[in-house]
Amino acid sequence: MSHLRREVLKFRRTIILMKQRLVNLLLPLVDIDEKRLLSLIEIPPSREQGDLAFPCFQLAKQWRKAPHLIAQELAEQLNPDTLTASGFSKVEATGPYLNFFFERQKLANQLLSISVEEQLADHQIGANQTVVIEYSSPNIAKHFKLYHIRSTMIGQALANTYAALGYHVERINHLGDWGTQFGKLLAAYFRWGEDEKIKADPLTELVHLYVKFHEEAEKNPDLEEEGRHWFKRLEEQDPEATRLWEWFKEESMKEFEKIYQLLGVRFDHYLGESFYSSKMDEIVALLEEKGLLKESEGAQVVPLDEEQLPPCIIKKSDGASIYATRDLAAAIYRYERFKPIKMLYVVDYRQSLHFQQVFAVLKRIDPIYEQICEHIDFGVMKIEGEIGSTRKGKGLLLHEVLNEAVKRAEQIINEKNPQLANKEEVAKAVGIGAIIFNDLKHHRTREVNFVWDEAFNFEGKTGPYVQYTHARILSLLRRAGAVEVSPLEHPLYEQPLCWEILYTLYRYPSVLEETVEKNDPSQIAKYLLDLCQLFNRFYAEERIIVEDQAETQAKLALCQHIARVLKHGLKLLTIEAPDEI
RNA sequence: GAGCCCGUAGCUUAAUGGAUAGAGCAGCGGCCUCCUAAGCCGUUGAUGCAGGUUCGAUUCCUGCCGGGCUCACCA
Repeated sequence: MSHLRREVLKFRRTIILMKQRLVNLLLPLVDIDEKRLLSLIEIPPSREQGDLAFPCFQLAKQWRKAPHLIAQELAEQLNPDTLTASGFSKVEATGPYLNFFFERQKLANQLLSISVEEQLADHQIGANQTVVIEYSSPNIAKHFKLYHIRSTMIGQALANTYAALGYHVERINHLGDWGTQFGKLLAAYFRWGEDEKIKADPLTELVHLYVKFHEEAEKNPDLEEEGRHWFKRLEEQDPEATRLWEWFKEESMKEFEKIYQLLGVRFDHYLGESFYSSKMDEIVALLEEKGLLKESEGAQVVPLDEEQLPPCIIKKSDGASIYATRDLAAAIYRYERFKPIKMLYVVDYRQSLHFQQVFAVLKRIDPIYEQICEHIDFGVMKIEGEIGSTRKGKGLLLHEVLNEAVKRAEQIINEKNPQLANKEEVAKAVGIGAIIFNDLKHHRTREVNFVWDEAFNFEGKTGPYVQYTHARILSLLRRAGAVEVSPLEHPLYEQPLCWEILYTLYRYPSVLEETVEKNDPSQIAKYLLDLCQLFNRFYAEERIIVEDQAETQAKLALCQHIARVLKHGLKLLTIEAPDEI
């Protein structure tokens, strides 16, 4: 093993490895167990203070001594040679904190000489583990609405991030293609449907029929019964009902595919609810065998008194299945087929009670489900403050919003960079990127209020800002003509702003780890914004291409790495990073 | 009524119980004879209310006020 290679390994694993090193240094000096000690290590608010910190408050209590005195004592006790051997240049006591500094030049050199993928290669926490993620899951016979973007993009970004950390990922689109709603649609079709109109504009006409059904049902309650009846016939594989259902599904898929293509979203499996319709009897038999099923008001239910939840309905009084039954079948199917360590459901928070019930039933079938099932709930999307209802046929269409965003991007390009070669392509990347980023930058559980002017804003904390920063760096690299940027140690890297950037780059893998820990892609979005802001400040303060060759190299190596991380991060969010914008 | 979630600046928001509560938008004032001004710098401005736990609370607990969601044959 070469000297350089060993040095690379010394730092590669990012902050997490360095924290462990720090713990090893402190362990002989304090009487705190290793795990606890590790959890106490924190990152100081500014790099001026240090790169890692150990707060001495806990010890103060134990030792009955002022924390700032303890920090001073510990600083003196730490051997400088041992520090150096662990990659630290010095330690300082600042008030009650013991602050550690990395060997910055060396670390910088080593970090910049590896690619993002190499850095992540040491961080494959998911190797040999499978994660199943269910997301997007639109209902057929309805348009793909703007609010569907939440489940779709959160799920896709999570899938990408899990994959980047070495997990094997199964992406499932749990299409809403079964249930009483299709009975209602069939009932409406037989009453008012016209094939010509449906052929002309399938989804619009089907939604029209569905809305009409609900309007009429308010006046004539018998219609509800008619809808349930048609669903029952569909479940019994009535040929006419099945033929129509297949037709409606096919037309829906055509539209969904167009949207997914635009967004860059893909799935490993399209396993809609209908896929499990044949497994209903199995589920009922299984629950019966376990003695979980009870009759209540004519329906078959699993009581969940222990969890203080309402009972979970398995079979309706007319014998038809219900969505909980299909979710049970889906969970069992997924577990048996993929043997995952996690099964995630990216569905908005209004369904949290439903998932609590389903998970509680699964737990009774096999306790393993409690460990692996997780509802990744997210806040619903409001449009200009309002929540749309599909039953009334409201809500913005996603493809209309995307088209508008691309149009806006085109205008801005014509204004700011009219010479750009592939305007159309870039406008698409920027417009759609703006919409996706605007959604993903919000913390998962927050409600997102879609406001046109904010979503189409291309300045500040936006996707285009990140894309712009990326393009700016590539422009620098082109101008310098430096394709091969060779790594070197340089005092520049110790300057506060440069070091802050390097430290941020060094943290990247831990940001991905946090993203999958919290199942929250906004961690990546926020990180990218921070990185951009740092770079843009650097760019404003310093000339990158200068007389001094070594300095130019040092700066370009830094810039190049920033660009790579930006591109990598955007890709995880399913956003393109054009070379020029 | 019960359960769950949320109240941070005019607006949108950040902060594993820790150091000076960090940004963006909007406003005001600066910065392109020089590498993409979709940028940068400066400036005004915030933890709903009352208690409690703690060396330390935006964060944890209790109550109140305000908002959202859900509560058996829809998904």
